[in-house]
Amino acid sequence: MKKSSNLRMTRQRQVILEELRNVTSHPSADEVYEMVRKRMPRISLGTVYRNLEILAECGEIQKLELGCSLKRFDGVADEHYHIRCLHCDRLFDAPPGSRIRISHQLKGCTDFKIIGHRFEFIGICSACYDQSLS
Amino acid sequence: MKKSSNLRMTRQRQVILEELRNVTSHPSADEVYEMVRKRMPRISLGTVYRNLEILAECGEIQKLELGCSLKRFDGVADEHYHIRCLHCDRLFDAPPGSRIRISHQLKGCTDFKIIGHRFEFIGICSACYDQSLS
DNA sequence: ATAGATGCAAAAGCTTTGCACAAGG
DNA sequence: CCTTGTGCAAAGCTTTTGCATCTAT
Repeated sequence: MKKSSNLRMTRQRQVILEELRNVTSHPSADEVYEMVRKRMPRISLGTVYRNLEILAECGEIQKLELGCSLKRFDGVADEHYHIRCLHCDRLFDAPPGSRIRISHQLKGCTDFKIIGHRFEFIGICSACYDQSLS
Repeated sequence: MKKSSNLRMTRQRQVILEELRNVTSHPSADEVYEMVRKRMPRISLGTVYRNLEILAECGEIQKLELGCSLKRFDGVADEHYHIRCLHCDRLFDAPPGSRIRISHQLKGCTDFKIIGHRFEFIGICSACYDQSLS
């Protein structure tokens, strides 16, 4: 755990983290549940949700909320870009060199057929920023 | 309607489109429902969902699926970037000059406190591409 | 010992869908 | 006319939550 807190490393949390680190498929919460269930048949879906949230919060994993309604999780916490297949909806890691570049610059770096991209800035608006000071 | 099809311009569809074009707030489906309901009290939520889907499909509006679980819609169909407030979750249009630039280059263009960004390529993977040819 | 975590089940969103009726072209 | 769209309600899915019990520290 990077963030200091009163978190406990329970067996459930440990197994969720291990399973997530063992794959590169960016599973959804339910898929993580299925993976973990093979090792801990009695784990509950609620526990998986709670732990994914906690692990993402303390920086152990990454929560991906791009481009589809159900969230997906990445065992690697470092920021890196992704490519989603429009057809099968699977999420892949983009080639390392693709950072800070835009779609057309990706040609030749991947066998993906690039259609476009989505980009979103994350920040705090002035209204909320001012509000947080008072 | 840009895409040729057997679509009809019903009053419901018309009003949904008008309401969406009258705001820049990127409302969710439910918010569109509330807006439209003021003019058509008997419209159903299902109709709103169906029409938003259809209007996005034929290019009249834009469906935004970035960074949060519920989808939001934009009356302007042209691609442009957005800034979401981490605090209030509202979605704003990014300044025009921000395109193709990355976060740190946005400094001075906006009073948003930029924390980071999300970027996703959209495409078709080779497996699906091959499959679509057979 | 005790705050934090779990399992279970119920509830709470958001979204989709089946169906009979209505209405646009 | 005849196909597409609508309203209503029910169902579907993902996610959250309340609570009694359990457990890591």
